[in-house]
Amino acid sequence: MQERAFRTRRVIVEAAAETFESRGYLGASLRDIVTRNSISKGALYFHFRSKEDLAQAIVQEQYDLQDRALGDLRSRHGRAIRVIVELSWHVARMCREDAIMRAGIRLVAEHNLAESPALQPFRSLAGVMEELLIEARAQHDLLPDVDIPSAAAFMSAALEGLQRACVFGSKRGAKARQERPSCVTNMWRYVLPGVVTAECLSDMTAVAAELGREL
Amino acid sequence: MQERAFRTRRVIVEAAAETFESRGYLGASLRDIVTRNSISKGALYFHFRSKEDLAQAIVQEQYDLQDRALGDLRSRHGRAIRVIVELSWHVARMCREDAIMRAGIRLVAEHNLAESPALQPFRSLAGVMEELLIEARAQHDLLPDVDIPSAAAFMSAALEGLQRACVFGSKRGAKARQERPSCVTNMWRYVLPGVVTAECLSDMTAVAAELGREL
Amino acid sequence: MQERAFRTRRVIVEAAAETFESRGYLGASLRDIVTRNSISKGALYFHFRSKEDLAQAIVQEQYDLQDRALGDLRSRHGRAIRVIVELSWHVARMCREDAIMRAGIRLVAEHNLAESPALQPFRSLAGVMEELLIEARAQHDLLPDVDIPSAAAFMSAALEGLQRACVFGSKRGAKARQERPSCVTNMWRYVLPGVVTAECLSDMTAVAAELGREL
Amino acid sequence: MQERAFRTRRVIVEAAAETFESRGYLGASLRDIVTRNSISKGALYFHFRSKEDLAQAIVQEQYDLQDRALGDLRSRHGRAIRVIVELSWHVARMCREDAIMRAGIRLVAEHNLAESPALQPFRSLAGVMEELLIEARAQHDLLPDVDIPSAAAFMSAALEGLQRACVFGSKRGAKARQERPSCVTNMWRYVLPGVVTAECLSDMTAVAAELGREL
DNA sequence: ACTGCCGGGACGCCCCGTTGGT
DNA sequence: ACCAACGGGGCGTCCCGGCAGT
Repeated sequence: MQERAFRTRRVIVEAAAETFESRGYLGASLRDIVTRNSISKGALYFHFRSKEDLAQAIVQEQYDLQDRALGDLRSRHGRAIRVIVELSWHVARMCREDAIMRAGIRLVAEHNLAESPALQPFRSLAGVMEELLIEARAQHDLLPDVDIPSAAAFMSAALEGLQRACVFGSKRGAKARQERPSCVTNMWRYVLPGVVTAECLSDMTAVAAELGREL
Repeated sequence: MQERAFRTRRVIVEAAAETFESRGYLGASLRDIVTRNSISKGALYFHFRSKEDLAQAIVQEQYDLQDRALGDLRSRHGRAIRVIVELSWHVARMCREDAIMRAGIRLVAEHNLAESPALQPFRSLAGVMEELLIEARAQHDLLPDVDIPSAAAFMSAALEGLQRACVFGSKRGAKARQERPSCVTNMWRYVLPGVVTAECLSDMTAVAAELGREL
Repeated sequence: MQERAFRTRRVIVEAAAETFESRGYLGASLRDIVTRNSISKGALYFHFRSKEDLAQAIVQEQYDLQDRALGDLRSRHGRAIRVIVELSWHVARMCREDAIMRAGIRLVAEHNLAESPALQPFRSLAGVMEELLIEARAQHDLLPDVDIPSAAAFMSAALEGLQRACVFGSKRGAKARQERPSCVTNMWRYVLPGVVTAECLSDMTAVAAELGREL
Repeated sequence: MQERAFRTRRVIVEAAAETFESRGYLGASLRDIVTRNSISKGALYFHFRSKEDLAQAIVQEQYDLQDRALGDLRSRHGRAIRVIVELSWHVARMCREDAIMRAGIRLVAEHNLAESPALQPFRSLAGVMEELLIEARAQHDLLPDVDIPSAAAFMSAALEGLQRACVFGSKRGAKARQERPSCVTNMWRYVLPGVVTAECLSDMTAVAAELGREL
């Protein structure tokens, strides 16, 4: 019966994601989650030990999604700057399309301010950024006066802000998400000139054009 | 007896701000708020009709703070770009120093994702940005290919992100706030080159140096 | 300043009566009472030591009204049966016209079931009835097999029931009160034949006709 | 596991009935009800959505009890007058013996004066009375000058009054209930002569004697 | 093995009846 | 006569374990 159990678990996670996304961790009652897709309370507590546990599972899935995307991009592109830009696009797209992604973002945003166990929200993205920027410097793509730690901190925080703006930009998320598909593209348009060399910038503009985006 | 009532109200608002800041709206129980500074439940109920009302009062104070800062800067500086940059510094400093500011930020960040009445978080800042950018263009400080709406959207979202990062950057806010005092300065270092003319940039760098900051 | 104090007290009592009448003792909050006629809480607590005290004052007024009516009728009519019948008419009319009367009825009806101090609702009316029936027997108006205590108990309880039916007969009292002006008259039509002699009955019918009522 | 749930529900209803009976709707706190028989708040919340819901359930049971009694008597006795009299006895007995009956009476008495949804207290009894009186007239048991609607109104209100007197006759109901077991019998002694024919009256007296009652 | 009904306490917010300082 | 403040619950309801069934 593993197969059925697996499907049940999936249903629970998705129902929970939708509820957490719109109500937040504390605002989402298990009753809401359970009622939404005719799950039983028993089923929920069979698969997850607690509400906290359920939330962590969602965040874990979100992290896995991001990690997979990062790994994928790194294996396909040697140039670190390109990985950074495409990663941000990819994440932005997942934000628009995947409820679990959005739920995860909201959950970590709320949790770290409370006394949660160990879900570091910004740090992980900032860490990745830092690594990638170090590579980019080695590839001579960065302007000489860019300070890597501070640049990584800024970029990750700005991306977080954009994600949030993207996830719940206006009253009802769905409409807002359609309206601003290119908010991340906007970011790079204004930030890239202050960070990368002119040559790199024109290369990235070309890449963007290839992918149907305007930089 | 108005004077005492006024002081009591202040005490309540500040206690509430501290609690909302660290626990969020739903996570903060009125009991927490009341216990923190030996306020009585009755006093709270006398000054505020509900928890929601209390939260709105805090947000209102935060907005007033921002508006006052904006008005002040506009009256002192004619150059829109300078107002933008100094406003962001000012707000960042208030974030570090004023619990009400931080509480307000957190409250609007949480509320607009739920079905709250009418607290526009990003939009207001974005609106101000747009106005200032229009002025800046009239003052010939903007690069020709800057699209004002998208730039305003990006800048406001990024500032929001930085504020959030500033408010709950790590587990315990206090420490984190000390560690990254210049996160907003970082932002302008990388963004300004992509937005303003070279002349304006060097002017702003001079201003920053005057104020003891490095751009 | 006695005069103004007196008027204030009156306003309070009447506002309280309206509120108690429609919400009951526990259902009526002092805030309701106070808000209804722009009385201040301080004024209320100056004239009455507590909510209970306020309620008792209303009940006292109701009792005084009834006692006055009883004394008046006794002094005007020597025949006990007539006093009984006219008293019931009078009380019924006061129920329709005076909010304090209705409030008093509701308050004693509710209170004696809780652990209130000393407001006996039925007993007082039953006691009066018993006295009057004893007189009536002495005046040879009662049928021989009428047992005075049990008759008094029945009549007082029935009158209470009719009062209640009259006070809150239907959803909104006001309309209902208009609709059944003669509910008490109905009662005597069916009860009197079982209680008084044929001669007395015809006398009372004549009295009723004089007063414009039909028995 | 339905069986245990059923029993729990019963325990709750009975505990609630006892509390509502002695304290009234507003005076009875759920905590009182729960503490009385070591019920848990969760159990209560599982079976009833609210205090209001709980009260309605009790009233419903009371109505069912009355309806069942009425149906039973109608199926056993063809003569409408007999049904009326025996129904009143039966109801009076249930008042003495069944806490749910008493609680129900008190609850409807309190509620209809507030703005409750749809619990018609007097009307239902008045309606039944009217039907039965119509039958009685067809059976030639009624005196010719009896007006059925007004007689039904009076009888039902009087019975309500007696029930109330029976339920909370004095401070503590239990004692009072013992003292006046025959209050309803009293009623018919004085009312029947004004309503039914002499022949019918003597028949009913015989019936009462059979049942060990005196009319 | 897995699901679901039922039950268990713990607070949360609201608000209520009341009293001091003026 | 009153503004301001005080605690004490009330109801709702939430997050969660134990048993039954299948």
